[in-house]
Amino acid sequence: MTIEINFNSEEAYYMQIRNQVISQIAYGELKKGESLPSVRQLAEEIGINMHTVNKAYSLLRQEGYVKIDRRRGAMVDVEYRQDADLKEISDEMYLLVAKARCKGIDKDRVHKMVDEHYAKGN
Amino acid sequence: MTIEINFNSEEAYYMQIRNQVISQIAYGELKKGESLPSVRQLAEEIGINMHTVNKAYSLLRQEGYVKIDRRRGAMVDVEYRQDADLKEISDEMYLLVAKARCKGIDKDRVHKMVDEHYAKGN
DNA sequence: CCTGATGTTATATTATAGATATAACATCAG
DNA sequence: CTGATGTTATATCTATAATATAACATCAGG
Repeated sequence: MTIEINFNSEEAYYMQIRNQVISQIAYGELKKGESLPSVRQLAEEIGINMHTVNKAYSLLRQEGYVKIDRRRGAMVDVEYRQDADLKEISDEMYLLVAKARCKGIDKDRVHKMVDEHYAKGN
Repeated sequence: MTIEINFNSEEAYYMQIRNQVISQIAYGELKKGESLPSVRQLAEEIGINMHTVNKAYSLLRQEGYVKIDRRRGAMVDVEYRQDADLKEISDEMYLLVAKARCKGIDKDRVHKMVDEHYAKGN
C-alpha cells in the first residue's frame, strides 16, 4: 500500500491517510480482506508519528471500512449500513450540489462527473 | 436571512455560516444582489462573536459568493471561475464517489441523489 | 461638518484539536 | 518465552477556533 502525505496541505495527516485508504478500497487497489501495514510500519514509512496513523485506522474502523484485530492489524472489511451510509453521502452531496448550482454548473455536468469517477478502476 | 448555529456540532461556527449562506444562495432563499446582515448584526442575532461572522463572510468573498463593500456590507454576487470551480467540485466528488463505491451504492443511486438536490427550490 | 454604521486591523486570552514523544500494557501467533 | 500487534496513558508543542476589547478608515445621510 502506498500512502503519500502532503505536508504542506491544510488537511490533517490522519484525514489524508483515511481518504487515501477509502479511495484505494473504492478503486480496487486495496482488496477486501487485504491487510494494511501496521501503525508502526506505516508511520515510519511516511515519517510521521504512530499515533497519527492509529487515529486514521481507528476512524476507518469507526466508519466501517476496516476491521482491526489486536495482533493481526487492520484489514479491509467494509461494513454496509444502508440507511446511515446513504444519509451521510446524501448530506455531503447536498452542499456539493449547492456549490455547483451557485457556480452555474448544471445537473448534466455533475452527472458527467459522477460517471467519470465511477468509470475508473475496479 | 436566517442562520442557525448548532453549538454542539464539531463543525466550526464560521463554516456552518458559510455553508448555510451557500445553501441559501443555491436554493433561492438568498437572491443575487441581496444584502447579508452586517457582521455585528448577525453576530448578535445568533449570539456569537463578530469576528467569527467576519471570518465566514471573508471566506465567502474569497470563494466568490459575495462581494463586500466597506460600508454597505456584503451582498450576494457569485463570481464564476469555470475551471477552478469545476476542478474543486470534481475533486470533492471523487472522494464522495469513493465512499459510495465502498459502501455498495451504485451509480444510479448517486444520480438520483443529485437529481433530488437539483429539484429543490429556485 | 458631524454622526453613525460599515468592514477592517490589531492584540490578547482561552479552549480545543492535531501531531509528536515516551512509556507501558494486554494479547497471542509462532 | 519472544516479538509484533493495537491500545492506553501522559506530557508537550503548535495551530486553529472563538472570544473580548479597542481602534481605525470610509462615507452615506442628516
